Amino acid sequence: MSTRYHGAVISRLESAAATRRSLLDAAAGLLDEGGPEAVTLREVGARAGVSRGAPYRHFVDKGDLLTAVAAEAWDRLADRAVELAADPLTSAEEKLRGMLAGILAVGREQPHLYRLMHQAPAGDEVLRAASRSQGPFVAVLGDLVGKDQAYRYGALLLASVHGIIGMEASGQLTADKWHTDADDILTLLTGMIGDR
Amino acid sequence: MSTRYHGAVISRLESAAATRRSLLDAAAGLLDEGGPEAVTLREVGARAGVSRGAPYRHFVDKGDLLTAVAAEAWDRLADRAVELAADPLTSAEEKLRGMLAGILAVGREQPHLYRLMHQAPAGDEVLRAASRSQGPFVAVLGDLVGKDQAYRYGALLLASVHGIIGMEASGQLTADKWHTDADDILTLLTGMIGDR
DNA sequence: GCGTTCCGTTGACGCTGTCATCTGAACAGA
DNA sequence: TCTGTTCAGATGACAGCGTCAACGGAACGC
Repeated sequence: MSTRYHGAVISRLESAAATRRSLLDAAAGLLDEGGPEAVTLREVGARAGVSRGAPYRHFVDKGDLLTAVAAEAWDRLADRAVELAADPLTSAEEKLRGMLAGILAVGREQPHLYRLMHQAPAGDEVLRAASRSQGPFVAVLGDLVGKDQAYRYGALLLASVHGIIGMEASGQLTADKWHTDADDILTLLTGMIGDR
Repeated sequence: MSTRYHGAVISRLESAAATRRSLLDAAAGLLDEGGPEAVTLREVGARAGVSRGAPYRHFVDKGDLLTAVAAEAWDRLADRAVELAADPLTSAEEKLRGMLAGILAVGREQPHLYRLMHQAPAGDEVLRAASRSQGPFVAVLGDLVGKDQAYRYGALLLASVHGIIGMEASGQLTADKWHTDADDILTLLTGMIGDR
């Protein structure tokens, strides 16, 4: 006799994978809804339908679980970048805007997840997932500013977007203080780059 | 009979202020040395020479204590900016470089403190201290790009520096991946601004 | 059918932030 | 000088946390 999961009869291996999936989803959900301090292993277990000790069968500790959540988020972003770069119908400018918009969206709609993704120091798992989006990103920039300058401008753009999100999240980048906003700053910067 | 502090006889009011000072220094020191998880109220109290409950006579809770630490750090940065802006001997470019270097120094030498300073959402105390450096910063930029564009370029520069520090701290901005570094990116950006 | 593997549960431990309570010294006023 | 008040600080207690050791049981290979 095998175990049941969502009504389906599955093997032990599949059951363990399903539990791991549930734990990741539970942790990500709690992070989104209540911030880092809402993510307790007890609550993660409860939401995933298991006990407080179950996570230790899939992750070495709480930090390892959170690292996996961050790595998955980076992977989604990388998937989007790869997909965008491969689309033959969109122009290089549109591809670049789409990639930056993807990062901005995470920062605004899932600020706690975004912070987790940039927590220092990032583990190998996270760094590898984050690096996967670099290829398409630099390639698109190469079409715009030339291959030899693509890395410099790519790092500048990425850092700027990251900084804008951070200042926005902490309440330091407000329209009444700076007479500008995130989109205006990015337009200014991309315009400066386009002039090259 | 009055209390003694560092060998000097002082009033009760002075004693309380000295304790508050010690608590802030202890918290900042623990944060620098061991990161956020090293800052426990018990350890803060011990290092300040008081008990674990003493902080509650000066701060409403642990978060309030950390907020005060962050506000003091912002105040030091603002002091430096004001001082730099008032110096008649340095050029506008040197003033700008000095201000940016001050931010970069905190991010590199006290990364945990830097993260705390940008923790969301920033309280009023922090936002006020952070805003105090905005005046001199925008004024210097006004000398370089014109008053009407100072805010836009100021926000862009600040966001970029913030992003560079964040990516550097999380290990994402490395020379072997991007064929560039923080100083090169900032040179590129300030060069682009200078061309206006 | 049997022994092994391994996912999940449970009790326990130390550590944390926080609160209620208590103590004692510095103060204001007579 | 005596007295009552104020308040910084100490301490016991509590719930919640991450983590681990021990245990149970179902799925597996043979």
